[in-house]
Amino acid sequence: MFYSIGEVSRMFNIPVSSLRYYDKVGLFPFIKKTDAGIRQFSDQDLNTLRLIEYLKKAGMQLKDIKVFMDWCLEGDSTLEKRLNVFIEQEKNIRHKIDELKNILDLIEFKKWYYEEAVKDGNENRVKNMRTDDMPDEIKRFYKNTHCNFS
Amino acid sequence: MFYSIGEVSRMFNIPVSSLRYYDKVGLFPFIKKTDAGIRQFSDQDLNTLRLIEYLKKAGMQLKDIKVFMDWCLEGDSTLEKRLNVFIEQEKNIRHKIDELKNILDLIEFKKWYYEEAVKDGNENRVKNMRTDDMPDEIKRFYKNTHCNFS
DNA sequence: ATATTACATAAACCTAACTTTAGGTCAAGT
DNA sequence: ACTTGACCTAAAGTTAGGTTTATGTAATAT
Repeated sequence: MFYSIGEVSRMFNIPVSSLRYYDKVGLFPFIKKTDAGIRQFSDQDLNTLRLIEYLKKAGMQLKDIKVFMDWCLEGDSTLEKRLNVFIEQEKNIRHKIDELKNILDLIEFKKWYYEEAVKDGNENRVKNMRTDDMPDEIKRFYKNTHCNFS
Repeated sequence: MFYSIGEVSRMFNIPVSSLRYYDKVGLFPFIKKTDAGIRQFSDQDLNTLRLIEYLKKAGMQLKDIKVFMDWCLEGDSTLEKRLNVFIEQEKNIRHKIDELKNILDLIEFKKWYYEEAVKDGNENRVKNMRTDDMPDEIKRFYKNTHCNFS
């Protein structure tokens, strides 16, 4: 079963131009072409595309995805390198999640701050509020990022 | 109390060139300069920089940070817009966290997969293993991203 | 006096990941 | 016969977020 580039584009919601670009940088090493040069995506190629999407979401660059794929093609001698890719990825992603959770605290605080300000029609009260006077769940989140830009 | 661009660079571990770039795109609207044109960062400017770092980590682009700052300078008429920025940000960040957690599952699977393969010296056994034969904590994570590129 | 160091600007350069454009092939429908 | 639509390539253009380079000034150290 083969799929045209347009079909794949619709299935994955990825622009045709991006698919061609991925192919150009070597991310579809197995893709078949008709004599007229038309790409024919196999199920294998779709799985490759799924992997690309995953690794991109993980924050990997296309060239690193390419390197990983080349290692896969090289065979068992690269198994440890490939393991290390995922060990590193895990660290990176855990770190990113922690960072985002932290930022979420700030965002919660800002949301509370602006909800109060919108209620009042101005920032005066909330800007000068002491931590003690803030609701408990906000106190927890309080971050001293106050400057001219609230 | 004022800080030179070099001091700020060391304090925040941000290249001098980046600080100049942030200034260039308007992210330090209050910064003072000596008659000779030397930037003098005040504590207010450092707080602004802290905010920039936070919003960047949240995934905001510099131009959007600039827009937000401009709204802050415009006064109370922009309170709702500013609230909306953070409401949107919260959605974005929660979505990103969910996505990353999902990817973490795949990464856990891949790590297990390659640990087994490295033990064996090849992928044969693990590549053909049925889900039933995988350890329970891995079964949970199992994602069908198998293709030529494991 | 001169060399070094820290600062300045303007403009060119860089990378990633695409997108757009220009020009061409080819099969299907009218 | 011809138009339309889907595909192709190569090359240029785009955007974000910087960095680098060239050139210059000003205070400090030797």
